Amino acid sequence: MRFVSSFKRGELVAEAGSTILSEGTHSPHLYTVLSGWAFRFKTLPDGRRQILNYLLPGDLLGLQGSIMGEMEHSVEALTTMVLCVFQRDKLDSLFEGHPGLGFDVTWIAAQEERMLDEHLLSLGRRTALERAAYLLAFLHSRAEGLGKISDKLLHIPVTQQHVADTLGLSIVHTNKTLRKLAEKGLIQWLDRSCEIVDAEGLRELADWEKPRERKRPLI
Amino acid sequence: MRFVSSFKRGELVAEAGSTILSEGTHSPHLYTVLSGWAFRFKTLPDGRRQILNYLLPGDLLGLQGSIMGEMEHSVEALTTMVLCVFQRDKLDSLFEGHPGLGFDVTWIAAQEERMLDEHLLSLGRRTALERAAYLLAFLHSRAEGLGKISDKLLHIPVTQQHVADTLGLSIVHTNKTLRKLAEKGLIQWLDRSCEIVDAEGLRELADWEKPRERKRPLI
DNA sequence: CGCTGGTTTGACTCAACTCAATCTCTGTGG
DNA sequence: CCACAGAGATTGAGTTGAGTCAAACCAGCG
Repeated sequence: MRFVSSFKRGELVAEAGSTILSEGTHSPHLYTVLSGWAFRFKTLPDGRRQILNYLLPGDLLGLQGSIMGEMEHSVEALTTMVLCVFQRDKLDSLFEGHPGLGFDVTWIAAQEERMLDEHLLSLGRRTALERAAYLLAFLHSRAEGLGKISDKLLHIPVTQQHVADTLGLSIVHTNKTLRKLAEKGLIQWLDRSCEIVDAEGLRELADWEKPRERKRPLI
Repeated sequence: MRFVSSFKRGELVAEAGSTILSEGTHSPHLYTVLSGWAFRFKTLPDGRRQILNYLLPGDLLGLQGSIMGEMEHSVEALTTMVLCVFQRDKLDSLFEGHPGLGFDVTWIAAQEERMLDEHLLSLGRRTALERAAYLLAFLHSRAEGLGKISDKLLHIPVTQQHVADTLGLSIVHTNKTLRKLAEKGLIQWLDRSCEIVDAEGLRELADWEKPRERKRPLI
Protein backbone atom coordinates (compact mmCIF):
# COMPACT_ATOMS: atom_id res chain seq x y z
CA MET A 1 0.00 0.00 0.00
CA ARG A 2 1.34 3.34 -0.94
CA PHE A 3 1.99 5.91 1.71
CA VAL A 4 0.45 9.32 1.30
CA SER A 5 2.07 11.62 3.78
CA SER A 6 -0.28 14.53 3.35
CA PHE A 7 -3.28 12.52 4.42
CA LYS A 8 -4.44 11.94 7.93
CA ARG A 9 -4.88 8.23 8.19
CA GLY A 10 -6.50 5.72 10.37
CA GLU A 11 -8.17 2.39 10.27
CA LEU A 12 -11.76 1.53 10.85
CA VAL A 13 -13.17 -1.91 11.60
CA ALA A 14 -16.82 -2.48 10.72
CA GLU A 15 -18.95 -5.41 11.88
CA ALA A 16 -20.92 -7.54 9.44
CA GLY A 17 -24.33 -5.97 8.99
CA SER A 18 -23.27 -2.52 10.12
CA THR A 19 -24.00 0.55 8.04
CA ILE A 20 -20.84 2.34 7.00
CA LEU A 21 -22.35 5.25 5.11
CA SER A 22 -25.95 6.44 4.82
CA GLU A 23 -27.82 8.06 1.97
CA GLY A 24 -28.40 11.76 2.55
CA THR A 25 -25.51 12.02 4.95
CA HIS A 26 -22.41 14.22 4.84
CA SER A 27 -19.52 12.02 5.79
CA PRO A 28 -16.18 13.67 6.39
CA HIS A 29 -14.43 10.52 5.27
CA LEU A 30 -13.40 8.62 2.26
CA TYR A 31 -12.43 4.99 2.65
CA THR A 32 -10.46 2.29 0.98
CA VAL A 33 -11.42 -1.31 1.66
CA LEU A 34 -8.53 -3.27 3.12
CA SER A 35 -10.45 -6.48 3.77
CA GLY A 36 -14.00 -7.81 3.83
CA TRP A 37 -17.10 -7.51 1.66
CA ALA A 38 -19.76 -4.78 1.56
CA PHE A 39 -22.48 -3.53 -0.75
CA ARG A 40 -23.81 -0.17 -1.88
CA PHE A 41 -27.55 0.34 -2.20
CA LYS A 42 -30.32 2.86 -2.67
CA THR A 43 -33.89 2.69 -1.47
CA LEU A 44 -37.09 4.19 -2.79
CA PRO A 45 -39.15 6.22 -0.29
CA ASP A 46 -41.55 3.28 0.10
CA GLY A 47 -38.76 0.92 1.09
CA ARG A 48 -37.95 -0.95 -2.10
CA ARG A 49 -34.22 -1.57 -2.04
CA GLN A 50 -31.77 -1.94 -4.92
CA ILE A 51 -28.22 -3.13 -4.43
CA LEU A 52 -25.98 -1.24 -6.84
CA ASN A 53 -22.65 -2.98 -6.49
CA TYR A 54 -20.39 -4.86 -4.13
CA LEU A 55 -17.24 -3.57 -2.50
CA LEU A 56 -14.13 -5.68 -2.13
CA PRO A 57 -10.57 -4.96 -1.03
CA GLY A 58 -9.06 -2.16 -3.08
CA ASP A 59 -12.36 -0.42 -3.72
CA LEU A 60 -13.03 3.19 -2.84
CA LEU A 61 -15.99 4.04 -0.70
CA GLY A 62 -17.51 7.47 -0.30
CA LEU A 63 -15.97 9.17 -3.33
CA GLN A 64 -19.35 10.53 -4.33
CA GLY A 65 -19.83 12.10 -0.93
CA SER A 66 -16.38 13.59 -1.20
CA ILE A 67 -17.06 15.11 -4.54
CA MET A 68 -20.69 16.02 -4.32
CA GLY A 69 -21.10 16.70 -0.64
CA GLU A 70 -23.94 14.39 0.16
CA MET A 71 -24.05 10.61 -0.12
CA GLU A 72 -26.57 9.41 -2.66
CA HIS A 73 -26.45 5.81 -1.54
CA SER A 74 -25.76 3.75 1.58
CA VAL A 75 -23.08 1.16 2.27
CA GLU A 76 -23.44 -1.87 4.50
CA ALA A 77 -20.89 -4.49 5.50
CA LEU A 78 -21.48 -8.14 4.59
CA THR A 79 -18.57 -9.41 6.65
CA THR A 80 -16.28 -7.83 9.17
CA MET A 81 -14.32 -5.20 7.29
CA VAL A 82 -11.17 -3.21 7.75
CA LEU A 83 -11.20 0.19 6.10
CA CYS A 84 -8.49 2.75 5.59
CA VAL A 85 -9.81 6.21 6.41
CA PHE A 86 -8.99 9.43 4.55
CA GLN A 87 -10.16 12.97 5.17
CA ARG A 88 -12.38 13.81 2.28
CA ASP A 89 -11.62 17.52 2.23
CA LYS A 90 -8.06 16.70 1.29
CA LEU A 91 -9.12 15.20 -1.99
CA ASP A 92 -8.28 18.18 -4.17
CA SER A 93 -4.92 18.59 -2.52
CA LEU A 94 -4.26 14.98 -3.45
CA PHE A 95 -4.80 15.86 -7.09
CA GLU A 96 -2.44 18.79 -6.67
CA GLY A 97 0.34 17.05 -4.85
CA HIS A 98 0.06 13.52 -6.22
CA PRO A 99 -1.21 13.58 -9.78
CA GLY A 100 -0.43 9.89 -10.11
CA LEU A 101 -2.79 9.11 -7.28
CA GLY A 102 -5.37 11.44 -8.76
CA PHE A 103 -5.21 9.42 -11.92
CA ASP A 104 -5.63 6.24 -9.91
CA VAL A 105 -8.78 7.58 -8.31
CA THR A 106 -10.17 8.27 -11.75
CA TRP A 107 -9.08 4.82 -12.86
CA ILE A 108 -11.06 3.28 -10.03
CA ALA A 109 -14.07 5.45 -10.84
CA ALA A 110 -13.94 4.36 -14.49
CA GLN A 111 -13.71 0.76 -13.36
CA GLU A 112 -16.77 1.18 -11.19
CA GLU A 113 -18.60 2.73 -14.11
CA ARG A 114 -17.77 -0.29 -16.25
CA MET A 115 -19.24 -2.60 -13.63
CA LEU A 116 -22.40 -0.52 -13.35
CA ASP A 117 -22.77 -0.63 -17.13
CA GLU A 118 -22.71 -4.40 -16.99
CA HIS A 119 -25.19 -4.51 -14.16
CA LEU A 120 -27.52 -2.28 -16.14
CA LEU A 121 -27.29 -4.52 -19.17
CA SER A 122 -28.07 -7.44 -16.94
CA LEU A 123 -31.06 -5.89 -15.20
CA GLY A 124 -32.47 -4.53 -18.40
CA ARG A 125 -31.93 -7.35 -20.82
CA ARG A 126 -31.14 -10.64 -19.16
CA THR A 127 -33.67 -13.18 -17.91
CA ALA A 128 -33.83 -14.01 -14.22
CA LEU A 129 -31.70 -17.12 -14.64
CA GLU A 130 -29.10 -15.34 -16.74
CA ARG A 131 -29.04 -12.46 -14.30
CA ALA A 132 -28.39 -14.70 -11.35
CA ALA A 133 -25.66 -16.54 -13.25
CA TYR A 134 -24.09 -13.26 -14.27
CA LEU A 135 -24.11 -11.88 -10.74
CA LEU A 136 -22.45 -14.92 -9.27
CA ALA A 137 -19.93 -15.17 -12.08
CA PHE A 138 -19.19 -11.49 -11.63
CA LEU A 139 -18.59 -11.81 -7.90
CA HIS A 140 -16.50 -14.89 -8.47
CA SER A 141 -14.41 -13.03 -10.99
CA ARG A 142 -13.87 -10.13 -8.64
CA ALA A 143 -12.79 -12.35 -5.80
CA GLU A 144 -10.56 -14.25 -8.16
CA GLY A 145 -8.90 -11.02 -9.22
CA LEU A 146 -7.90 -10.54 -5.62
CA GLY A 147 -6.34 -13.93 -5.38
CA LYS A 148 -8.89 -15.04 -2.81
CA ILE A 149 -9.69 -18.32 -4.43
CA SER A 150 -6.68 -20.47 -5.14
CA ASP A 151 -7.80 -24.08 -5.45
CA LYS A 152 -10.73 -24.10 -3.08
CA LEU A 153 -14.27 -23.01 -3.86
CA LEU A 154 -15.40 -19.46 -3.29
CA HIS A 155 -18.07 -18.70 -0.70
CA ILE A 156 -19.95 -15.49 -1.31
CA PRO A 157 -21.27 -14.03 1.94
CA VAL A 158 -24.81 -13.02 0.92
CA THR A 159 -28.37 -14.04 1.73
CA GLN A 160 -30.98 -14.71 -0.93
CA GLN A 161 -32.50 -11.37 0.00
CA HIS A 162 -29.28 -9.69 -1.09
CA VAL A 163 -29.34 -11.55 -4.36
CA ALA A 164 -32.98 -10.60 -4.88
CA ASP A 165 -32.27 -6.94 -4.20
CA THR A 166 -29.37 -7.01 -6.61
CA LEU A 167 -31.26 -8.70 -9.42
CA GLY A 168 -34.44 -6.72 -8.99
CA LEU A 169 -36.47 -9.86 -8.24
CA SER A 170 -38.70 -11.01 -5.39
CA ILE A 171 -37.18 -13.36 -2.81
CA VAL A 172 -39.51 -16.16 -3.78
CA HIS A 173 -38.56 -16.02 -7.41
CA THR A 174 -34.91 -15.60 -6.53
CA ASN A 175 -35.09 -18.74 -4.46
CA LYS A 176 -36.59 -20.69 -7.33
CA THR A 177 -34.00 -19.28 -9.71
CA LEU A 178 -31.04 -20.13 -7.48
CA ARG A 179 -32.46 -23.60 -7.10
CA LYS A 180 -32.29 -24.04 -10.84
CA LEU A 181 -28.65 -23.00 -10.84
CA ALA A 182 -28.00 -25.49 -8.07
CA GLU A 183 -29.80 -28.25 -10.01
CA LYS A 184 -27.54 -27.56 -12.96
CA GLY A 185 -24.59 -28.08 -10.66
CA LEU A 186 -23.31 -24.55 -11.05
CA ILE A 187 -23.61 -23.43 -7.45
CA GLN A 188 -24.49 -24.76 -4.06
CA TRP A 189 -26.49 -22.71 -1.61
CA LEU A 190 -25.27 -22.86 1.96
CA ASP A 191 -26.37 -21.15 5.10
CA ARG A 192 -26.44 -17.47 4.12
CA SER A 193 -23.75 -17.88 1.54
CA CYS A 194 -23.29 -19.18 -1.97
CA GLU A 195 -20.61 -21.59 -3.05
CA ILE A 196 -19.50 -21.23 -6.66
CA VAL A 197 -19.07 -24.70 -8.08
CA ASP A 198 -18.68 -24.00 -11.78
CA ALA A 199 -17.77 -20.42 -12.59
CA GLU A 200 -17.18 -21.14 -16.25
CA GLY A 201 -20.64 -22.69 -16.49
CA LEU A 202 -22.20 -19.61 -14.94
CA ARG A 203 -20.41 -17.37 -17.42
CA GLU A 204 -21.60 -19.44 -20.33
CA LEU A 205 -25.17 -19.40 -19.12
CA ALA A 206 -25.08 -15.62 -18.77
CA ASP A 207 -23.12 -15.23 -22.00
CA TRP A 208 -20.68 -13.07 -20.12
CA GLU A 209 -16.95 -12.80 -20.56
CA LYS A 210 -14.65 -12.31 -17.64
CA PRO A 211 -13.03 -8.91 -17.99
CA ARG A 212 -9.35 -8.95 -18.74
CA GLU A 213 -7.22 -8.58 -15.67
CA ARG A 214 -5.97 -5.04 -15.37
CA LYS A 215 -3.24 -3.66 -13.21
CA ARG A 216 -5.11 -2.30 -10.26
CA PRO A 217 -3.66 0.77 -8.58
CA LEU A 218 -3.27 0.40 -4.85
CA ILE A 219 -4.17 3.48 -2.95
CA MET B 1 -14.49 26.66 -22.31
CA ARG B 2 -11.08 26.38 -20.84
CA PHE B 3 -8.08 26.20 -23.07
CA VAL B 4 -5.64 23.37 -22.57
CA SER B 5 -2.50 24.15 -24.46
CA SER B 6 -0.86 20.77 -24.12
CA PHE B 7 -3.69 19.03 -25.90
CA LYS B 8 -4.10 18.65 -29.59
CA ARG B 9 -7.58 19.76 -30.35
CA GLY B 10 -10.11 19.59 -33.03
CA GLU B 11 -13.79 19.42 -33.61
CA LEU B 12 -15.88 16.59 -34.89
CA VAL B 13 -19.39 16.81 -36.27
CA ALA B 14 -21.48 13.63 -36.12
CA GLU B 15 -24.76 13.04 -37.93
CA ALA B 16 -27.86 11.86 -36.13
CA GLY B 17 -27.83 8.06 -36.11
CA SER B 18 -24.11 7.74 -36.62
CA THR B 19 -21.98 5.58 -34.37
CA ILE B 20 -19.31 7.59 -32.61
CA LEU B 21 -17.60 4.81 -30.68
CA SER B 22 -17.96 1.04 -30.89
CA GLU B 23 -17.72 -1.63 -28.25
CA GLY B 24 -14.50 -3.61 -28.49
CA THR B 25 -12.71 -0.83 -30.31
CA HIS B 26 -9.53 1.06 -29.42
CA SER B 27 -10.23 4.69 -30.07
CA PRO B 28 -7.33 7.10 -29.91
CA HIS B 29 -9.70 9.85 -28.87
CA LEU B 30 -11.54 11.23 -25.96
CA TYR B 31 -14.40 13.64 -26.60
CA THR B 32 -16.37 16.33 -24.92
CA VAL B 33 -19.89 17.00 -26.15
CA LEU B 34 -20.28 20.59 -27.32
CA SER B 35 -23.82 20.24 -28.65
CA GLY B 36 -26.39 17.58 -29.46
CA TRP B 37 -27.70 14.41 -27.84
CA ALA B 38 -26.28 10.87 -27.89
CA PHE B 39 -26.61 7.65 -25.96
CA ARG B 40 -24.29 4.93 -24.71
CA PHE B 41 -25.31 1.29 -24.99
CA LYS B 42 -24.19 -2.30 -24.73
CA THR B 43 -25.52 -5.34 -26.53
CA LEU B 44 -25.65 -8.99 -25.65
CA PRO B 45 -24.18 -11.40 -28.21
CA ASP B 46 -27.71 -12.32 -29.36
CA GLY B 47 -28.57 -8.71 -30.10
CA ARG B 48 -30.50 -7.57 -27.06
CA ARG B 49 -29.60 -3.94 -26.53
CA GLN B 50 -29.49 -1.90 -23.35
CA ILE B 51 -29.10 1.86 -23.34
CA LEU B 52 -26.93 2.84 -20.37
CA ASN B 53 -27.16 6.60 -20.33
CA TYR B 54 -27.58 9.68 -22.45
CA LEU B 55 -24.90 12.20 -23.34
CA LEU B 56 -25.54 15.91 -23.42
CA PRO B 57 -23.32 18.96 -23.78
CA GLY B 58 -20.55 18.97 -21.20
CA ASP B 59 -20.37 15.18 -20.95
CA LEU B 60 -17.21 13.19 -21.54
CA LEU B 61 -17.21 10.40 -24.04
CA GLY B 62 -14.63 7.68 -24.30
CA LEU B 63 -13.04 8.04 -20.88
CA GLN B 64 -13.29 4.30 -20.35
CA GLY B 65 -11.47 3.62 -23.55
CA SER B 66 -8.82 6.08 -22.53
CA ILE B 67 -8.27 4.48 -19.19
CA MET B 68 -8.84 0.84 -19.95
CA GLY B 69 -7.74 0.60 -23.53
CA GLU B 70 -10.79 -0.91 -25.08
CA MET B 71 -14.31 0.50 -25.25
CA GLU B 72 -16.82 -1.58 -23.34
CA HIS B 73 -19.83 0.13 -24.84
CA SER B 74 -20.88 1.95 -27.99
CA VAL B 75 -22.06 5.51 -28.51
CA GLU B 76 -24.56 6.67 -31.09
CA ALA B 77 -25.77 10.19 -31.91
CA LEU B 78 -29.46 11.04 -31.55
CA THR B 79 -29.12 14.42 -33.20
CA THR B 80 -26.36 16.13 -35.09
CA MET B 81 -23.55 16.62 -32.62
CA VAL B 82 -20.46 18.70 -32.29
CA LEU B 83 -17.68 17.10 -30.30
CA CYS B 84 -14.40 18.44 -29.05
CA VAL B 85 -11.62 15.91 -29.68
CA PHE B 86 -8.71 15.14 -27.36
CA GLN B 87 -5.84 12.72 -27.75
CA ARG B 88 -6.45 10.03 -25.23
CA ASP B 89 -2.83 9.18 -24.61
CA LYS B 90 -2.33 12.63 -23.18
CA LEU B 91 -4.66 11.91 -20.31
CA ASP B 92 -2.05 11.22 -17.69
CA SER B 93 -0.07 14.27 -18.69
CA LEU B 94 -3.24 16.24 -18.07
CA PHE B 95 -3.30 14.97 -14.50
CA GLU B 96 0.33 15.95 -14.17
CA GLY B 97 0.16 19.39 -15.66
CA HIS B 98 -3.37 20.43 -14.79
CA PRO B 99 -4.44 18.87 -11.51
CA GLY B 100 -7.53 21.05 -11.46
CA LEU B 101 -8.65 19.54 -14.74
CA GLY B 102 -7.80 16.10 -13.47
CA PHE B 103 -10.12 16.71 -10.58
CA ASP B 104 -12.82 17.86 -12.98
CA VAL B 105 -12.55 14.62 -14.94
CA THR B 106 -13.05 12.69 -11.72
CA TRP B 107 -15.95 14.97 -10.85
CA ILE B 108 -17.60 14.14 -14.14
CA ALA B 109 -16.96 10.44 -13.62
CA ALA B 110 -18.53 10.58 -10.17
CA GLN B 111 -21.49 12.39 -11.62
CA GLU B 112 -21.92 9.68 -14.24
CA GLU B 113 -21.75 7.08 -11.52
CA ARG B 114 -24.52 8.82 -9.62
CA MET B 115 -26.73 8.73 -12.70
CA LEU B 116 -26.03 5.05 -13.28
CA ASP B 117 -26.92 4.32 -9.67
CA GLU B 118 -30.29 5.95 -10.21
CA HIS B 119 -30.87 4.06 -13.44
CA LEU B 120 -30.09 0.81 -11.64
CA LEU B 121 -32.55 1.60 -8.89
CA SER B 122 -35.11 2.36 -11.55
CA LEU B 123 -34.56 -0.80 -13.61
CA GLY B 124 -34.45 -3.00 -10.56
CA ARG B 125 -37.21 -1.63 -8.42
CA ARG B 126 -39.60 0.62 -10.28
CA THR B 127 -42.68 -0.49 -12.23
CA ALA B 128 -42.84 0.14 -15.96
CA LEU B 129 -44.92 3.29 -15.54
CA GLU B 130 -42.64 4.68 -12.83
CA ARG B 131 -39.59 3.83 -14.87
CA ALA B 132 -40.85 5.67 -17.90
CA ALA B 133 -41.77 8.67 -15.78
CA TYR B 134 -38.38 8.64 -14.13
CA LEU B 135 -36.53 8.45 -17.44
CA LEU B 136 -38.37 11.37 -18.95
CA ALA B 137 -38.11 13.44 -15.78
CA PHE B 138 -34.42 12.64 -15.66
CA LEU B 139 -33.82 13.74 -19.24
CA HIS B 140 -35.90 16.84 -18.68
CA SER B 141 -33.85 17.67 -15.63
CA ARG B 142 -30.61 17.23 -17.51
CA ALA B 143 -31.69 19.46 -20.36
CA GLU B 144 -32.96 21.99 -17.88
CA GLY B 145 -29.59 22.04 -16.18
CA LEU B 146 -28.12 23.15 -19.48
CA GLY B 147 -30.56 26.00 -19.83
CA LYS B 148 -32.10 24.44 -22.91
CA ILE B 149 -35.67 24.85 -21.85
CA SER B 150 -36.57 28.39 -20.88
CA ASP B 151 -40.32 28.80 -21.16
CA LYS B 152 -41.08 26.43 -23.99
CA LEU B 153 -41.60 22.70 -23.73
CA LEU B 154 -38.72 20.28 -24.09
CA HIS B 155 -38.62 17.86 -26.98
CA ILE B 156 -36.55 14.76 -26.35
CA PRO B 157 -35.16 13.33 -29.60
CA VAL B 158 -35.81 9.61 -29.09
CA THR B 159 -37.96 6.88 -30.61
CA GLN B 160 -40.05 4.49 -28.55
CA GLN B 161 -37.44 1.87 -29.34
CA HIS B 162 -34.87 3.96 -27.52
CA VAL B 163 -37.16 4.31 -24.54
CA ALA B 164 -37.79 0.56 -24.56
CA ASP B 165 -34.07 -0.22 -24.69
CA THR B 166 -33.44 2.16 -21.82
CA LEU B 167 -36.20 0.84 -19.60
CA GLY B 168 -35.55 -2.81 -20.35
CA LEU B 169 -39.06 -3.29 -21.79
CA SER B 170 -40.46 -4.51 -25.10
CA ILE B 171 -41.54 -1.89 -27.61
CA VAL B 172 -45.14 -2.97 -27.39
CA HIS B 173 -45.30 -2.54 -23.66
CA THR B 174 -43.34 0.67 -23.85
CA ASN B 175 -45.88 2.02 -26.27
CA LYS B 176 -48.74 1.17 -23.93
CA THR B 177 -46.89 2.67 -20.99
CA LEU B 178 -46.11 5.93 -22.77
CA ARG B 179 -49.73 6.11 -23.79
CA LYS B 180 -50.73 6.04 -20.15
CA LEU B 181 -48.38 8.90 -19.39
CA ALA B 182 -49.88 10.84 -22.28
CA GLU B 183 -53.41 10.12 -21.03
CA LYS B 184 -52.43 11.54 -17.67
CA GLY B 185 -51.37 14.69 -19.44
CA LEU B 186 -47.72 14.35 -18.44
CA ILE B 187 -46.22 14.03 -21.90
CA GLN B 188 -47.17 14.14 -25.53
CA TRP B 189 -45.66 11.79 -28.03
CA LEU B 190 -44.70 13.33 -31.34
CA ASP B 191 -43.01 11.98 -34.41
CA ARG B 192 -39.88 10.30 -33.03
CA SER B 193 -39.67 12.64 -30.09
CA CYS B 194 -41.29 13.18 -26.73
CA GLU B 195 -42.61 16.47 -25.47
CA ILE B 196 -42.48 16.92 -21.71
CA VAL B 197 -45.70 18.58 -20.63
CA ASP B 198 -45.56 18.22 -16.87
CA ALA B 199 -42.10 17.47 -15.50
CA GLU B 200 -43.17 17.91 -11.89
CA GLY B 201 -45.96 15.37 -12.42
CA LEU B 202 -43.49 12.87 -13.86
CA ARG B 203 -41.21 13.31 -10.89
CA GLU B 204 -44.07 12.76 -8.49
CA LEU B 205 -45.20 9.64 -10.28
CA ALA B 206 -41.68 8.20 -10.17
CA ASP B 207 -41.13 9.45 -6.63
CA TRP B 208 -37.89 10.98 -7.81
CA GLU B 209 -36.28 14.22 -6.71
CA LYS B 210 -34.44 16.40 -9.08
CA PRO B 211 -30.78 16.45 -8.06
CA ARG B 212 -29.53 19.72 -6.68
CA GLU B 213 -27.86 21.85 -9.29
CA ARG B 214 -24.10 21.55 -8.99
CA LYS B 215 -21.43 23.70 -10.49
CA ARG B 216 -20.40 21.77 -13.54
CA PRO B 217 -16.78 22.02 -14.58
CA LEU B 218 -16.32 22.96 -18.19
CA ILE B 219 -13.53 21.11 -19.85
C1' DC C 1 -37.95 -24.84 24.20
C1' DG C 2 -39.76 -21.42 21.70
C1' DC C 3 -37.99 -17.33 19.04
C1' DT C 4 -36.10 -15.46 14.90
C1' DG C 5 -34.04 -14.94 10.48
C1' DG C 6 -33.35 -17.31 6.47
C1' DT C 7 -34.96 -20.70 3.07
C1' DT C 8 -38.54 -23.56 0.61
C1' DT C 9 -42.89 -24.76 -1.63
C1' DG C 10 -47.41 -24.52 -3.72
C1' DA C 11 -51.43 -21.95 -5.50
C1' DC C 12 -53.05 -18.13 -7.68
C1' DT C 13 -52.64 -13.48 -10.00
C1' DC C 14 -50.95 -10.07 -12.93
C1' DA C 15 -47.49 -7.40 -15.35
C1' DA C 16 -44.99 -7.75 -19.29
C1' DC C 17 -43.93 -10.51 -23.43
C1' DT C 18 -44.75 -12.44 -28.12
C1' DC C 19 -47.23 -12.67 -32.24
C1' DA C 20 -49.68 -10.52 -35.66
C1' DA C 21 -52.04 -6.88 -37.93
C1' DT C 22 -52.90 -2.26 -38.96
C1' DC C 23 -51.93 2.57 -39.59
C1' DT C 24 -49.38 6.78 -40.64
C1' DC C 25 -46.13 9.25 -42.07
C1' DT C 26 -42.16 10.43 -45.35
C1' DG C 27 -39.16 9.90 -48.89
C1' DT C 28 -38.34 7.96 -53.51
C1' DG C 29 -38.68 6.32 -58.13
C1' DG C 30 -41.57 5.91 -62.19
C1' DC D 1 -48.36 13.32 -59.17
C1' DC D 2 -49.05 8.80 -57.59
C1' DA D 3 -47.63 4.21 -56.01
C1' DC D 4 -44.78 1.86 -53.07
C1' DA D 5 -41.44 0.91 -49.47
C1' DG D 6 -39.78 1.43 -44.93
C1' DA D 7 -39.59 3.25 -40.28
C1' DG D 8 -42.09 4.18 -36.41
C1' DA D 9 -46.31 3.91 -33.71
C1' DT D 10 -50.69 1.37 -32.35
C1' DT D 11 -53.81 -2.17 -31.04
C1' DG D 12 -55.73 -6.69 -29.80
C1' DA D 13 -55.29 -11.58 -28.37
C1' DG D 14 -53.12 -15.08 -26.14
C1' DT D 15 -49.00 -16.72 -23.32
C1' DT D 16 -45.71 -16.74 -19.68
C1' DG D 17 -42.34 -15.04 -16.44
C1' DA D 18 -42.33 -13.10 -12.14
C1' DG D 19 -45.01 -11.35 -8.20
C1' DT D 20 -47.99 -12.03 -4.01
C1' DC D 21 -49.87 -14.67 -0.36
C1' DA D 22 -49.51 -18.08 2.84
C1' DA D 23 -47.70 -21.84 5.13
C1' DA D 24 -44.02 -24.73 6.53
C1' DC D 25 -39.32 -25.86 7.53
C1' DC D 26 -34.85 -25.45 9.63
C1' DA D 27 -30.96 -24.11 12.36
C1' DG D 28 -28.92 -21.39 15.77
C1' DC D 29 -29.56 -19.19 20.13
C1' DG D 30 -31.10 -16.98 24.54
